[in-house]
Amino acid sequence: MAQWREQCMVRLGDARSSMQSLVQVLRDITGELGFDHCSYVLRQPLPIAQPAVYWGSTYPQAWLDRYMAQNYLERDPLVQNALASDVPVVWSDRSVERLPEFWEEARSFGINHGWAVSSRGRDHTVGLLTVARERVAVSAGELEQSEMRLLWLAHTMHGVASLLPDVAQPVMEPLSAREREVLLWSAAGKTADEIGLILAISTRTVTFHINRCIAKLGAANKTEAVSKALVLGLL
Amino acid sequence: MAQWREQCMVRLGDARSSMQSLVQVLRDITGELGFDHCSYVLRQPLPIAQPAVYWGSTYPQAWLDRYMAQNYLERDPLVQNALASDVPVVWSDRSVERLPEFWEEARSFGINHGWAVSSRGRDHTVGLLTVARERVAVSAGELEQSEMRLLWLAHTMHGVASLLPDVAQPVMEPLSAREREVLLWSAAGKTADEIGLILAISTRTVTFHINRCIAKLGAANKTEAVSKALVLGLL
DNA sequence: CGACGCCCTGTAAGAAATGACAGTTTCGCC
DNA sequence: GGCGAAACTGTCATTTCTTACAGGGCGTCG
Repeated sequence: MAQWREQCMVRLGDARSSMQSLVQVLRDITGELGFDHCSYVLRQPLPIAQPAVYWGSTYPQAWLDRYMAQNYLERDPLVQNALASDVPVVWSDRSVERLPEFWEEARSFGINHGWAVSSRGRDHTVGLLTVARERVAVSAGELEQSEMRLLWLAHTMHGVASLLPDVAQPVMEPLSAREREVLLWSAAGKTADEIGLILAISTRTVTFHINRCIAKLGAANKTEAVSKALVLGLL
Repeated sequence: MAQWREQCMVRLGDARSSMQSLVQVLRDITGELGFDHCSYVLRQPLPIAQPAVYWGSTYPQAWLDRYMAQNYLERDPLVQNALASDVPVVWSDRSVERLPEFWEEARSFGINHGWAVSSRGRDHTVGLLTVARERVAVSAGELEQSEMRLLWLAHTMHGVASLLPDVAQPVMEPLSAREREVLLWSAAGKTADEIGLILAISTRTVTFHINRCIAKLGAANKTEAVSKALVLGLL
């Protein structure tokens, strides 16, 4: 196992130029675990209303075309699960659940059995590793055998993919201690008056700090400033 | 390895009555991996200004007393790292870094070498598993050998601990689709007027939905409603 | 069909936030 | 001692939010 982990790190390190090259390596690694295809999706929390999504995949091109055409990225039950839960999902050709047409289409491209593992990062990015194959469902024994490796792979991919040039978040001027404090109480629903009482400063000074936060974070108002600070982990 | 994972799940499942009993099991498991002590900390995102923290530990009582007396929970570099990063930390008696008095005190209680692994959950809870021992630093070989197990343990503990009766989050009435939509645009910094234009509804209706969000989330105003919805993953 | 939930809309008054003006004080650093 | 960053304070006009009032339309489900 030791060598396996080491080798994975080296192989991924060599491919850290683009998401697609990383996914190619991932396909080789998961191929050795018995899967035909794999994909990796990384979702950033900003912009808040339309989060940025980066992905790479070795699924059949025809399926990918169909996937994009149907806008499945926003409806895919596996992606939904990754956003809502942390429990890995194993599916087989019997699965129907929500969105049956999605599963049916996937099967028509030979994607019958698979496994999805998600991970969460410091800055609230969410990563999703999926692997799939045409034949042979994932057995309980295989689950035992591979769960930790896939979890580790998902976790490691998350770290590597976050360093990709395209994916790196824009740097922003850091908040001062006071600014963070004032913004934190704002996030907790306190008004400028109340925060002034809590921190024993004038209302005017509270709004002054809040305005600096708004400027530094490139926000339109206090609400957006709080949102950005929260998802960036600044509070 | 398969048996190990299976056994861990059974042992943790038997102890799911309290954090302390879970940590006792965790100590047995990590003891077999060569460590003397372990602790687990779970931090919830709410309330925003003073997040709730749950923890269990098998470190010496004298050290725990000292730890609480010094309010190290809010200054401990390992906790700080867990909140800011996802990279496991291995430390030894040579480590000094920040807060040297903390490390020095820890050493005086026989906590010389250790390992800390953090994890993040769906609802933005952060978990931190630490293991430590008096003698023998963590070698590269041991790192290779145990990293995946500790990562899996941290991830699994996170799931089990989240189900503890004390830890479970209060249920709240779910937001309707429209409410979520309006709150999302608010989080993105749009005013009620702008959201009305975006969604082709009147300004009045926008504020109506926002008010429902505020009521459902038990918030004092829009800013807190957005904060809560964000950290609870409702957006 | 009636109850219920969700979505929608209006008016109006008071509270809070925003933006632009113009400063003083404190502290560490060179 | 000068210099810069951060914290701090003030007033004023305008915009936005919050809260309270009162109500209609639509679809589902029992």
